[in-house]
Amino acid sequence: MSTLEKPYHHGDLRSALIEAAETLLDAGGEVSLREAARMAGVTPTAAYRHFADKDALLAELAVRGFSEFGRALGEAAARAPGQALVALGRAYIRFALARPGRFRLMFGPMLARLTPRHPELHEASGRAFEALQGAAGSRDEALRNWGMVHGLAHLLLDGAVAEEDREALIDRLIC
Amino acid sequence: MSTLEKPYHHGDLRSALIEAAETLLDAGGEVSLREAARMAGVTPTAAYRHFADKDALLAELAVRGFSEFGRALGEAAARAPGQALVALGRAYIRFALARPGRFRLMFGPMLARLTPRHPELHEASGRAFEALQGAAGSRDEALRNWGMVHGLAHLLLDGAVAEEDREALIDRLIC
DNA sequence: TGTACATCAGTGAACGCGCGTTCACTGATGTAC
DNA sequence: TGTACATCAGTGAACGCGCGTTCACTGATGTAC
Repeated sequence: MSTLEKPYHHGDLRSALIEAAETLLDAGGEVSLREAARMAGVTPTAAYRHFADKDALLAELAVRGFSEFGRALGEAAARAPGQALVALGRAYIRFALARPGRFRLMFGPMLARLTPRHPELHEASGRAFEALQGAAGSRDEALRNWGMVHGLAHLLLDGAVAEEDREALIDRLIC
Repeated sequence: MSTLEKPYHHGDLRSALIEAAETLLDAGGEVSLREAARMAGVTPTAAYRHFADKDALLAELAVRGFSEFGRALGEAAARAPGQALVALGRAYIRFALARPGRFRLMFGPMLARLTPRHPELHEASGRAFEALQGAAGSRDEALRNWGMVHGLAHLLLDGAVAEEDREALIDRLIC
């Protein structure tokens, strides 16, 4: 595979690296800076022009993940004014199934590792978590709902619950 | 650190490796065969006397995890005959918090990777999952309950829900 | 309009690391006669 | 009871791998005069 002479113009490499890393992430493997660079057709060193280190890339992925997540949830709630909570729950699980790697990065152990050194991520996750904790009447009820959709997402993602028709299951359980 | 001349008698190394790996697992890091061997005071090669490869060690950890998990749940249910479902749910979350690494191994993506080549694990996980799916009245209701405790366990484990008193939270939410 | 020069995004080689795994081996244990 | 020998759990050195990261560098871009 040969690198084009000038594959990226004016900061496009940054986006290309992010896109490559997102592909890697949702393909279920580990994200590696070298592999992302490879996919972008560029030397590993080049990535350091755009990110301080690997964690900076991951933090960026997580921030973008939260923003996409927030948008998806907002749209779902807007589309079903009468039953926002149900729409939110379903959208939550659908996001996890559609973007498994991002979901794991955003809600998994990596978050706690990344968060102290990346304020934008701290802020993005904090906003999302607060919104989710306040989504139902009482905080406890919100936590129960959040727990349920979060757990179902994980169980489906990890194959603990085998289901032929996931969409139907989601619609049936979240109602 | 010096190795004792004869640190293990008659198959004890196997147990020592498992114990070391479990420690590693619940300490939150990756399990490495080399590190487990190091902790057991033995050369990496020695592990191959007792396990075909690293996956075999992991599969054994998962099988043991399911057995400990099953025991904990059974005891909890027996201790509270009137409200078995509540006791089960609380025990589920407590297990996850007490044995985070094992919990992640048992319910995470590793399971699907390990399961095809390790029939005992397939059987152990299958039994556990069936029990959990049948724990409530209807299958759907059981899935909702399972999802909720599974999700709350993950949210607490990953620090998404910050709570000073986790025990109180568990008792309050699962009732 | 043309030339000198600073900027800056990339290259290529190299580093040290820990990993899983293989190999030929050694030395103690326990059995057969 | 003592000796020959097979078994077997461990050692030590080595392999190839992919990783994150650093370094000195090159060559194109764009600006100042």
